Amino acid sequence: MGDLAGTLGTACADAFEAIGLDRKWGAVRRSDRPELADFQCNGAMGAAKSAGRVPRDVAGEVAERLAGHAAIASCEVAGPGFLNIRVTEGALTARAEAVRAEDMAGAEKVADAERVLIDFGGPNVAKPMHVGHLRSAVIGDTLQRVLRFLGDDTVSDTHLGDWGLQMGHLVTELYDEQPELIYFDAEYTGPYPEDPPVTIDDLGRLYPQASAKAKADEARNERSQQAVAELQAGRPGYRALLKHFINVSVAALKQDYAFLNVSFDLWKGESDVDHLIPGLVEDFKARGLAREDDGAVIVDIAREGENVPVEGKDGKVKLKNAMPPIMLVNSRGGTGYHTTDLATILDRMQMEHPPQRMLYVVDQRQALHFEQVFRAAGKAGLFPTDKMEHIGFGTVNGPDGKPFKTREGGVLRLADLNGMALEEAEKKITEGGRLPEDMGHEERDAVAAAVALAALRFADLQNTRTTNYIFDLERFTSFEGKTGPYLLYAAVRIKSLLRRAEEEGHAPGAIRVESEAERALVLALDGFGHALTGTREKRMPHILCEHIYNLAQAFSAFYGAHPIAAEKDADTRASRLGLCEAVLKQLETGLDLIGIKVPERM
RNA sequence: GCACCCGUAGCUCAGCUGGAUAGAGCGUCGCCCUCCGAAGGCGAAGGCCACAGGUUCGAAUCCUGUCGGGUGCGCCA
Repeated sequence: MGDLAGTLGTACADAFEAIGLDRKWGAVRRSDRPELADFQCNGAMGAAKSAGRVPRDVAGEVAERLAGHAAIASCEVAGPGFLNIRVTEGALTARAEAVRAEDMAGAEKVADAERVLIDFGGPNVAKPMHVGHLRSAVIGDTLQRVLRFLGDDTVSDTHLGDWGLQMGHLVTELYDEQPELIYFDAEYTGPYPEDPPVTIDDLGRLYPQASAKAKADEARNERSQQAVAELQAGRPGYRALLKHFINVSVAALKQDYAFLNVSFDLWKGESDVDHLIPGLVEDFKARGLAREDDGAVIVDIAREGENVPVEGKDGKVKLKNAMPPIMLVNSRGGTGYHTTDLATILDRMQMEHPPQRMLYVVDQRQALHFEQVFRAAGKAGLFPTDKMEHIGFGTVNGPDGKPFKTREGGVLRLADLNGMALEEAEKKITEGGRLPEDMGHEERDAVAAAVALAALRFADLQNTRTTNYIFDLERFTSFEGKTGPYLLYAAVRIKSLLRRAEEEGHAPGAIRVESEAERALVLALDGFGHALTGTREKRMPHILCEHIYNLAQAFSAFYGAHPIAAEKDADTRASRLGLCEAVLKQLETGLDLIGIKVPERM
């Protein structure tokens, strides 16, 4: 690692090793007592415990061995055995220059890069995206950006929900409205019109309509089931309709995703893998993994210690540590999403460069489903269970703490949410009255879009992935506090500062790290690589968000403490401008990794 | 019933592979623009880290239990 924490960690590990203790005790991190030290190592206490030695003695010996290190200004033992390390001005200067000069702004590629498939988004053809899709989109997209940045070979797939009963609902409901459409003529086999018979609004209306009817009326539901069966059997008119539905839907989805700066490598869907299902089921049977039960084909995936029968208080036998089997084929011969997900894995393994790991960025509530799919995939030899991860996330809640609903009680469409954010952003930048006077409408609109994007993405990503959060648009779009717009402001202010300096003929120069504010700023810059590897290892974008926010804050403090472009001394001014360049570089790189675009001015 | 997640400042949340004085933001109260963007900065008040035990030199963090909240559990995906 090129960062200071890594360099010092290696030095400490060497020191521990030299006195016969494990290298693992050498871990170094930023000090939580900044007035005492820049970095600390707490390993001496643990090491002493395991070796039966006195903690302060061990710490003292390590400190002695660190004394001559080029980057270390001082190393002291404190308390029961803490090592407090201060780094030299030269080391800080070198770090700042490195951040400014390096492509990765102070971070480095990982040594254990993999080919990773990231499955996220999961929009449905039948239904418009709603707030729930926001999280999968921005978390998945951020993970793909970070992993790719760190050297992993990523492939993202939106995994469109374009199969199953919902498609049957759409086909039959459209028939009820427009039975004269050529698609419904069983005798006709094509060609079919190129223009779609429905709009995105039609799709948004047809599905809930049909779904409601089917719930109340078994015969209506049966017709949808029948349509699915015919679709599956390849009925040309239905296939043609499916294609239209997908195209119309994808066009709308791409708009919503574009607003959120989210992109996918693949737009595959469940319908793309349907043809693999019969073979998949046969394979499970051939391996002796599947059995019939009540006319359905099921696969047991329970392990030792699961599904233990115990007698309940009421005398009935219940299962402790229940792990239900998965159903590959239901009693009517249909397949559910366990089967489609398994077929999708099969499909992915047929890619030219198959993934070594798969991440599924899907709502936490699907945890059991994925546990089941991963186990079944492992049993059938499709993919190793331990290389599949469910990256679950919490729900987006309304002010009442319950899943977000509109005032009318319905689900809020993602497109409407985006629109609300844009409107709020426009309001905020207008009220602020700080936009440059010469800014035209086009640029203004672009700024509003950037503010809305920053607000939404940062608000979502700064939360720990696994917990629920309360959606508060007013708070998210504010320029004050821990928000996306605040970060934008910080970055834009640096741009403005550098622009102004350039206009005045003041060029950035060699960086010298002297004041406390400068030291703190460079120490903040130093944490970038660690924040990124933490984000990658834990699949937790909020770690990166935290770093970016800390950096912006450290810069603001530095800005408040010193004149920069207005500094009289030429060398000092050049140094501070250089520091600005380093900060801007890392800030923009970091913001780009969480999918936020920085305007030139605002 | 079984399983998973969560209870930290008035509010929204970090910190959880054990370490020094538990941190941010909002809100509240002070201070700082004849000086680079104050959409900013500096400071203060505010906590039996749900509760009770246990392990440890040391627990918000690990273990057990209790209470409170959320979610899921073979024929919708």
